[in-house]
This record gives sequence, structure tokens and C-alpha cells, in this order.
Amino acid sequence: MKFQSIRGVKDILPGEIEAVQRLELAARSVFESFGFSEIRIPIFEVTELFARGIGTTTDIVEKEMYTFEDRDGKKITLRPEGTAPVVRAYIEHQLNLKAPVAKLYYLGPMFRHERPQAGRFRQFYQIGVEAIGTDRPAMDVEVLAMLMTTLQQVGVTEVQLEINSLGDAACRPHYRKTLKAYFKTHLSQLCEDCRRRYEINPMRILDCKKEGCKTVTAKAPSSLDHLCGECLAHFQQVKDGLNQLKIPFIVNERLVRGLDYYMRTAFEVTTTKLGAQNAIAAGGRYDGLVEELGGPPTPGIGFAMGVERIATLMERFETPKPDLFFALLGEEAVRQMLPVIIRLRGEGVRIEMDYSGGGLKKQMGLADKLGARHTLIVGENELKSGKAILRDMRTKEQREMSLSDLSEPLLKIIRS
RNA sequence: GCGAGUGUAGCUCAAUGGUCAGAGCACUGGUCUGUGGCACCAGGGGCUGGGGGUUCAAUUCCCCUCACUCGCCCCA
Repeated sequence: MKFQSIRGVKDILPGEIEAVQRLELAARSVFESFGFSEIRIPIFEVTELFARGIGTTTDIVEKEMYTFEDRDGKKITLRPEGTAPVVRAYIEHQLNLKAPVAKLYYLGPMFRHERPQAGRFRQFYQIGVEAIGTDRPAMDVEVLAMLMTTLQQVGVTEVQLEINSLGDAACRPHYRKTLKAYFKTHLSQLCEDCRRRYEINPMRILDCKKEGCKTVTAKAPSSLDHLCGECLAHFQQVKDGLNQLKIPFIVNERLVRGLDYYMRTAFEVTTTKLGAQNAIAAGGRYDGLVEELGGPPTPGIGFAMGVERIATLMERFETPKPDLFFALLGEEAVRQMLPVIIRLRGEGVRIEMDYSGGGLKKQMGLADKLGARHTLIVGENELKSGKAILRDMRTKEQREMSLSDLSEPLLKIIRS
């Protein structure tokens, strides 16, 4: 009986994980420079939170959630996204009272029961940001700047930022009605999926890639023509802000989002290098969500980055190599050197050694394979003479070092 | 949920309805007993994903199943 990981779930091994670590590090540092703080949210919540937050007719809620009953009979769901939990925490801890705008970021795994595919997993990682408490377009611009800066810092530059405005509670219903009226006259030309979308979420039809639907949507009324004055002004200010910061973007009026809570600004960062899963980050404004989840009427905006997708666009980074390898011959050498090894490791020096008890040749081979910069040789001869041998593995130069005073001189050499 | 493709050594891949399923890389050992990379030599390693069927005989042909990959849908 061989065990293997569950379908759609994978291990990220050394060699692969380094890019992820860099991305996380870069994101943290960028977000914190913008004044955002980490919030660590649970990976499961009551099912109702997601149903209300994301929307009961969305694909995520209808068929992708990992939902189960816990031992008390409570309905629990592994989080499929991070915004609803963050908003729940915002309300629960009354973060609205602690600062005018709650600026939060999170990172961790999300779970969706989808068919695995290139760039799509059932457990996947997101790094996300939420700014709750302001509807100023300046915040939209800041959030987008954070996202693009982070991508740039990890060297992911061949991407496209697409933005759109979905309207708000005042103008979206009108647009929806107009759109539905238009599609009603073209129903027969739409694909089966789109006829279903017509009932559930007609805006999604705009996003269909089928040729027949495309010809219909090409002449469909544009969302941008139906924005109310306030939404239009908001959108204009967001675009102005991006231009001012020289952040390139295109307006894609077909851009709609699959989650119900988005309104006004919606955006997506895409790449052509990942096959079918071309979105590496996406987000938008969700001005009605806090209220929907039981909090005071509060606007918010956020995004999530797909960690695996971005990581595959990054160059690969080597696993760190040892600074120093200890080639020790005999138990006595091990006994005497262990304190030095521990002390140097405490200083942050990466030290490896041999655990097989093999001869010097074998240990040198291991030092080479691990890519150690230096090797310190201590055997019977060295114990007798009181002098260890330090070998530079690149230049092959060797020098003697006093056994009685190793740590400081070694530190100096390694840090030089 | 639907469609297509692929499962052979740790990895990348060969092969044939018929003797014992091979190669490269990797690994282990030796040439070289306290000095790595190179070279040469040798060695270990496989229920050919699992189950069933056809056949004298299946890794090969057929069916089922599982897994992976890619696409649709949807999404990050």
C-alpha cells in the first residue's frame, strides 16, 4: 500500500519553494511599506460566510467548496478565498474603530474542488490584500500600485493589467437589465453555457470565448456606457492615478469577475505564458460586502495573487549552499568540533557535515556535491598537531588554523 | 461535471504477442587506504500503475479502475 497525496494537491519541494519564499518576502516588504499589516485568518469558517459573501449562484459556492460537518454537526468549509474571512474578522473585532481604514494582508492556502490543470490546484496559495474603510479612488490606485510593485520586484514584468468598472448598487441593476434585454433577442445564437448565464449572471456572457457568443457580445451594450455619474468619476480618477504613476493598463470592458461581491473597480493581471490559466492576480472593489456580512456599511477593495502561477513565471533559485563543510575523521574529532559547529551555526553560518562515518575522500566528495565554499578538515593528525586544515573548494588553497581558536577566524574568512 | 492524451528503474525515455525488459543521467563501490569535480571499470535497483479478459504465451491487444497531463467550464 503506497500512499500518495490527494488529487490536485501537491508537495512543493526544495528547489521549487525558493521562488515562493522570495515572492512572500517581497510581498510582505512591499505591503508593509504601504502601511499594511498581516492578519492570520483560519483556514476554515462556517459555510454560511462564504455562501453569503461570495454569492450562492457562483461556481465556487455551487460546486467547488470543501464542505463538511464537524463533530458537533456544524457546517464547515475550507476557505476558497480570503476576502470573506478577512471581512468577517474586520467585523468581529470591530477594526473600524481602531483605524479609519483597515489595511490588511494575508497569505496561505485556499481550497477549491476543481479539476486540476496547469496552474490550477485544489489546494493553492494566495497572497492577498484588503483595504477596508474607504471608497476613495486613491486607494484603488494604491492597491494596484502595491500589486504591480510586488510583481516587478520578483521580476515578473511581462504581464498586462486590465481594469474595468462594474458599476455600483445604483447603476449596475440598470445595466444588467439593458444587457438582458439585448441578449434576449440573441438567445438562439448563444452557447448552452451562456444561456444558463443569461439566467444567473448575464454579465458573464461578455467573458465567453466561443466564436458565436463573441459576435453577439461584440455589439452588446458596454458597461462603461451605463455607469452612473459617480462611478464614472471614480473610474476616471483611478485611470488618472494609474497614468500619473506610469502604471500601464488597458481598459477591458468585458472584464467581469466570478464573485458576486465586486463592484466598481475590477481588475486582473494576466500573462500569455501560462496556458489556459492566464490570471496571476485579480481583485476589485467590494463596497457592499461588509454590510452584507452583518457589519456597518463600509467600502473596501482588495486583490489576491496566485502564488504558484507567479512562482512559475519567476526564475528558479538554487537552494542555499553550505558556507562550510566539516570533514571529521574519527569520533574524537566529531566530539571536539561539535561545539564549534553549533557556535558558528548560531552566528548564521550554514554548516554541513558527513553523517556516514566515511573516509576523507568520501567526505570531500559530499562537500563538493553540496557545493560547500570551504571545507575544514580535522582528523587524528590535526588533533595531534593542534592545527586544522581549511580548504577553499574553489581555489583548492589550504591553510592551517589553530584548533584552540577556530570560531572567530573562521567567521572572518566566511564573511569576507 | 465533460473531452483528449499518457502511465516501463530515483529522473528522462527506449523495446517486442515469444529466452532473463534496456539506455543515459543519478546512486553505490573500485582504480585512488587522509583530499572533491574528470576518466575508466564494476554493481545495486523494475509485480512494465492496479484488477480482469483474449491467447499456448501480454509490458505489447481488449475492458474496468486509479493516477498524472492538457483542454472545456471556472478561477488565482
